[in-house]
Amino acid sequence: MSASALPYRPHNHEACVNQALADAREICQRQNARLTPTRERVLELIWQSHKPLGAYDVLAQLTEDGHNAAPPTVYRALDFLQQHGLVHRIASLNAFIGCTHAGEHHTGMFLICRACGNVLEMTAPAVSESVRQAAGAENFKVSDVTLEIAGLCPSCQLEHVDE
Amino acid sequence: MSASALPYRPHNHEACVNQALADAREICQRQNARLTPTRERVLELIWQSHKPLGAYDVLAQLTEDGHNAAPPTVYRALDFLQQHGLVHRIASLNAFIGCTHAGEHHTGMFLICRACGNVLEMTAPAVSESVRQAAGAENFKVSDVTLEIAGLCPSCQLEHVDE
DNA sequence: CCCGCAACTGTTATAATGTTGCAAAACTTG
DNA sequence: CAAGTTTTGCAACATTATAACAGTTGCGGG
Ligand SMILES: [Zn+2]
Ligand SMILES: [Zn+2]
Ligand SMILES: [Zn+2]
Ligand SMILES: [Zn+2]
Repeated sequence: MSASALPYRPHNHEACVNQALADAREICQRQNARLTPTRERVLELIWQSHKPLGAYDVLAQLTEDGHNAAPPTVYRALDFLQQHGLVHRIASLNAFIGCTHAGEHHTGMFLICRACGNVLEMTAPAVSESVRQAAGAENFKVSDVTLEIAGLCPSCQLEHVDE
Repeated sequence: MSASALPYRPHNHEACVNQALADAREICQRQNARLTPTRERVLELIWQSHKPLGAYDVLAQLTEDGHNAAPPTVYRALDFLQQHGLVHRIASLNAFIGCTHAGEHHTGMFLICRACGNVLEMTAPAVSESVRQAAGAENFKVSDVTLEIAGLCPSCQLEHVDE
């Protein structure tokens, strides 16, 4: 599966999308899950960039497609995709982004650029470990970790010399 | 400032509230900020337990008080309280909770029990450090970290042997 | 004391995000 | 094909958050 192309660097993004869709098809097949046209289309829309997309943005684009969609259409597709580890929800933005580690067992950590809006999902075992440790110190049993980091990506730091 | 009483253990919670209010008054004074009656009341409501409270829950209670309040009243008070580090917003719950480290420079990390709803805010320098490190490895300039951990608190693990 | 500015509040309306419930349609399996 | 399951369409509704503007209050300088 894809060696991470950095979202905020120019790259052949069509390759990102194709890879993601191919991975998705394979994963769903393996899990006996039905990647229906609507679901696949929603995944494709989510992957149209490395910026998280709101549910209603997805809805608007489905409508442009001529698809007669209502909010539940989108939320159901997104639920499905989340369930199968194909997209993540970014709680601090109420938005969704394609998972760049689909299929792999991982805990997402997201670097969210406030200037360009791009998000990089990274896996950081050291972070996961220290989180687990800290929670363990309180005898807390972890089931889900939300780790979202807002700031400036390398590209945008050049322009925003202030702050 | 308060040595953390664990939220999910029985404790004299009135002391938590009083401490929080006293701290708030002092902090606002130092910062030349006006802790008006509405703001103080909202803070008190937020502190009524260690479970995060939604903005509209606060609103409902203000209304019970006889206060003729609308959503902006609450959101403005909450904005103020956040600005001055007196409450935190829990993004994964769309809810607010009193800060247990008001005044101290800290990065919050929240242990959210899915069973009892209580939230423990903890400071874990090791975690902050590893997050900073991981972000630094990508040349990302961190400005805000959202770290929310859902799971089971020690008390609730006893009952929920399953899962 | 009172004017004038700034901060705070009240009020109405509206935007943005997410859910429920039920019936019709599509697919799966025997 | 028939029965059962999953998925979709659709209408209504619930929850969370913001915009815009007018009124009020607190406070320092004439
Ligand atoms: Zn790409
Ligand atoms: Zn950027
Ligand atoms: Zn307490
Ligand atoms: Zn608990």
